[in-house]
Amino acid sequence: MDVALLHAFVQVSEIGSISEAAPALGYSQPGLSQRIQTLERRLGCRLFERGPLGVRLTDRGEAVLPYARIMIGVADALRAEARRD
Amino acid sequence: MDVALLHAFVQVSEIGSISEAAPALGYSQPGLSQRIQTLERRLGCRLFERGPLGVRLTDRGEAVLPYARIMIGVADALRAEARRD
DNA sequence: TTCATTTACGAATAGCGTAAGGATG
DNA sequence: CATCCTTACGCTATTCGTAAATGAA
Repeated sequence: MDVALLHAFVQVSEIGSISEAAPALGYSQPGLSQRIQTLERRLGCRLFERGPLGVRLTDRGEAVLPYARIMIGVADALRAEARRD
Repeated sequence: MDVALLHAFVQVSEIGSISEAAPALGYSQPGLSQRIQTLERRLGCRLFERGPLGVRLTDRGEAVLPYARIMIGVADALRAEARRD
């Protein structure tokens, strides 16, 4: 479970579009699409419904989202703790 | 920030030995040693003091440990949420 | 010498970008 | 046909195990 994948997930869910989120995350559009697929494969469930106007969270995606946000927050705190003087 | 790395970190800290923790995690001993080094490099701090009788947490390692445990717990909850019916 | 970790190195794997493909309005 | 997302493919970087090296008691 890589926090970078969760970060991509959260960003895409907020923007509602892979192609739009990609540059914001520093990825190419297909690269980000692959990342989302990797996350879905690892979790064993579909997080987004795809459409020609972007993506939308599935119910499962909605359920997972808050946990992803918590993971990102704790990861930040962990890193901060590691670098404290 | 990969939760698998944190899992290795916690396990090694509990067992107090890389060589002993390795089989429990399904890794070779050098493989686990490399994993710990990878985590330390990514966090930018040393987590263990190495000795000829095993390893011991540094102060920084002690500080990071509870966050690692939280990460693992939240990751489990996230996965459970993803697979719920 | 024994038991611990690290380093070296080669093979397999994963990650990412470019280019092409498919689908929908 | 314009705009999404996906697939294909190649290259690079990461990962992990085996073997050799290092260090301390």
